[in-house]
Order: sequence, then structure tokens, then C-alpha cells
Amino acid sequence: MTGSGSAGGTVVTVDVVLLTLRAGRLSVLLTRDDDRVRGSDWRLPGGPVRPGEDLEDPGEDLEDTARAALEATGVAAAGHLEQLRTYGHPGRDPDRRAVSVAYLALLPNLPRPRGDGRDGVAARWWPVEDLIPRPGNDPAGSPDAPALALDHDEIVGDGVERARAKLEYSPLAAAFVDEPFTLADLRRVYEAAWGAPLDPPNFRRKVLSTAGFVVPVGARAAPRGGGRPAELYRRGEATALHPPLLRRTV
Amino acid sequence: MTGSGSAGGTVVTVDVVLLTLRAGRLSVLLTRDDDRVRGSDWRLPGGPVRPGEDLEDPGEDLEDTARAALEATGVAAAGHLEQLRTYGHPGRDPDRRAVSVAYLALLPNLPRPRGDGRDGVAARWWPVEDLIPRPGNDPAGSPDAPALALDHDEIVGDGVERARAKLEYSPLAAAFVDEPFTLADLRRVYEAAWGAPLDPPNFRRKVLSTAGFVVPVGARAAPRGGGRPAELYRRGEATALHPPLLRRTV
DNA sequence: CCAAAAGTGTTATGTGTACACCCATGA
DNA sequence: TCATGGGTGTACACATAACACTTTTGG
Repeated sequence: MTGSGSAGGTVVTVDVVLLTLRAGRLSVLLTRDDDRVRGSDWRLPGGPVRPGEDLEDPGEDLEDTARAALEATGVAAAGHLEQLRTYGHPGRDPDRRAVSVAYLALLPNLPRPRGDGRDGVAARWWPVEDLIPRPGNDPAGSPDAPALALDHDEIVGDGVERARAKLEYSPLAAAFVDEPFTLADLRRVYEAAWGAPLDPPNFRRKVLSTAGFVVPVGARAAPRGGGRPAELYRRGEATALHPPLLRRTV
Repeated sequence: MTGSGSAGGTVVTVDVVLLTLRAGRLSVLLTRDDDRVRGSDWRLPGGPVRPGEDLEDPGEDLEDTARAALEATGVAAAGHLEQLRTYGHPGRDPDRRAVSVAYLALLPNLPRPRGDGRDGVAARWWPVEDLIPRPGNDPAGSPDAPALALDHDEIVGDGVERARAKLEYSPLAAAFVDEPFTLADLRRVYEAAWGAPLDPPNFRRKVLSTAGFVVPVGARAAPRGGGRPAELYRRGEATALHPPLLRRTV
């Protein structure tokens, strides 16, 4: 009996699917707790929601728990965070009845995880294409793809699908890039998430014609080895894209 | 201390936003428990998730709990059911720490709720436009709009918004009508949900050009007081609409 | 014959897509 | 001056929106 849960009760936990773009590939952060026997499995960052002791102490909010889990990984405290789905199948955790509220977090490029082996906690980025095979593309996941704890592979899959879908009708792609960014940066987010190239001229017109998606900064990026320097932008105030930026052949 | 929850623990509950079309108006089912002091508030059907006693009894699945709550209202056991969102703010229930997994259910026309006062349980349909004021349209909800328990007004609002949005890119409208149905029946679902008329000829073309949305039955409806009888259809196999059926001026 | 609802046709307008072409920079 | 990537122009295919018109029923 390795679990800390109490039989007969329900433990509410939070798990965070933290996505970013690393080297042009959509990647998810996984952690591993080396202390435990079951620690050979990689898992999503997260943990139990503090329920509160009595009426004076109402306990912790779900989103606060999610953000704390995000901070504990050492990569960031800010960034886009939204609720994904709740997983409550009775058999999903063999040790206890655990209901997990999953969150989806999106962050700009390249934060390096804390505790790369220290503290008995390991954390690293995994390209999602190594974890969830895409239809027709991947043989059967990467050969060194890790086994995920519990139903965390399903949660990752749902998070990635949500992110891919939301790129179509929300300005969420801008959450993946640092400000200021170029339209090519933004385009590469779509290309990495959807796995297909987009036509740069048409992408530019689409984005600029959507009010509030991006705001020009009025400066140009430093050119890097040939090519005209690109204009710089920051995130706009829009919360939805009308009309949506549809991926083709869905 | 009227609650049945235990201080120091967390109770996981399920609440169901059950929507249907009644007299051309999008309506939600609310219940009232007359036994309790707090019973003056109307609330969504639902209840606690059975956690399970031990390892032999793993407890009840969230979706099973939602469907049981749906059955308990006496309107139906079948129909579309999907997870909506989870509400876990510490102060949402003053009596206990309650995390509620909300579900969205869609049903065809006109089921009559069981227990219209008997069993100490009342249930009735409320037009959603009386509960949640639409921008610019309603003054401030209906004069006899009920106060909803806890954060159930927020949950109803989220459920209605989800339903309205999903009509655009999913064949979910067909869940609101009994089979077989006419295209006018289907069009009235959109008109009721979006509060705006649609052009019948264009709507017809849109629906019929979307593969798998509806399937012709090969019969005509009985005419009712003038007008050409309409062709009948049943639900198709499609799970998404490409391209979407967008509401205008969003 | 008239009203009403279903269904078809037609056209203007807009949007997506493909691709030719020009611009600005480093080597 | 060439390669490279950013940015503009444009033509065609297709989707949407508006509405005239035909069909089929009941009164």
C-alpha cells in the first residue's frame, strides 16, 4: 500500500498539461519522483488540492493549485492557464479514489525546468509527437517514449488536442511566443502544432485582418544572416478570432 | 450546520445542465428540495459521487452519476451528455468544501418532469432567457426569475454558452429534436438558441451539403394547416461540421 | 384562388488559396 | 549580385447572403 489516500474517501488532485515550443516542436513538461517505487513512471506536474481544515480555512482554489504546481516546476508562474477536463474514473488510480481536475498551460519558448535530478525530482520536456502518435505520421511513438503514470497519457492527448483546436478560433498562439514577436514566429507555432506548413503571405493577411490579434510595436527585428528584417508585434486584446483560422483537410 | 459534508474533507458532486426546447424557447430543468430550509432556492439536478468503500468497491463513475441524476428527474436516461466544467472555488458552498463536476445534457422536446410537488421534490423547466440576461435583449431577467443555489447560475450560463457555441461546429442541434424531424425543426433549434432568424433556403443547403449531418428518411411529414409537407430526416453519423455553420455578427 | 410553408435557382459579395513578384538584408 | 526571408499584388475557386421564384398542401 504505497498510496497516501484514505480508502472510503475521495482525493481531489490537479494535473497540469504544460505545453511550450522547443526547437520547433510542441513539447509537454513531465516530472518524475525518484523516491517512490512507482516513480519510474513519468507524470504530469500536479498534486492534491488542499481541502481546508474547517470553516475558517476554506481550502485552496483549483486554479491556485494548478498555478502552484506550475511554479514548482521552476519554469514559470505566469502564462495562459485554463481548465481542461476532469478525470474521475473509479479505476484510474489503483491506490485510491482520485478525481483529477486537469489544467492546460501554455508558455513561451525555452524555460528550463528546475531540479534536473536534484531534490529527488526530475523534470524534462518531451515532444508530444513522441508521446502521442499522429495519424499516419509516426510509427508508434518514439522508441524511448516514457510510460506515463495513471491516465496521464490520455490527459496529455486531450490537452494537445484542445490546444490544436483553440489555435483555430482564439488568439492563443500568441501565448507560445515571447514579446515582441514576428509574424513568422507566430506562424511557426501553428506549423508546429498542426504539423503542416502555412502560406506566409496568406497567414500574414489573416492575422493582420483580425482586429486585436496582434498589435504592431513599430520596430523591426534584428536580421539574422540574410533576409529582410521582420516587423515586431505584441499580443492584442482579442479573445476570439472572427473568422477563425482554419486548418485545412480536417 | 445543515450540510451533510464533513469538515476537513472534500465532497465531489455532479450537477447537470439539462437543456431542451419547449415552445420554441431554450429551457433548463431546475429542481427544488422542499424539505430543507435552504430549499427555497432552485438548483440543478445532481448530487454527490459515491466514492467507494474500499478497494473492492471502486465507487461510481462521474458520468454514471450524471446520468443517474438525469434519470432521477424522470425526463430521460438517454440523450447527449458531455462534461462541461468543474467548479471548485473554496467558498462556493458555505457548508462544506464541495467540488462539482458539471455536465451538459441535451434532450428532444417536451419531456415532463417527474415529481411536480410529490416526494418533497419539485422540478420544472425554465426558459434560459429568463435566467441569464442576454446582451441588449432582456431588461434584467424575468421578474419571477428564481434565485439559484450556490453558483448554479454561473453553471447554467456556461452550459448555455457551450451549447450555443457547439451548434456552430457540431451536429448537436439534432440532439434537440425527436426523430424523424424536418429541416424546419432543426432550423428552429438554431433560431431559439441564437435568438435570430435564419434564411430557410440557405440553411437547407448548408445542412444537406454537410456529409453525415442528417440522413433523409424518404418520407414526408403530415401537413398541418397549409403549406407543403416537409421531408423527414434522422441524425447522421457526423461528429463535426466542416465547414461550420457560423452565427453572424458575433 | 389564396395563404402558407417547403424547396430550387440566381446573383452579388466576400473569403480562402495559390503563386508571381518586389523589398531589405548578409555574405 | 546572389541567397534568404519578409512583405505586397492578384486571379481564381468557392462559400455565404439575399431574395425571386416554383411546388404542394389546406382552406
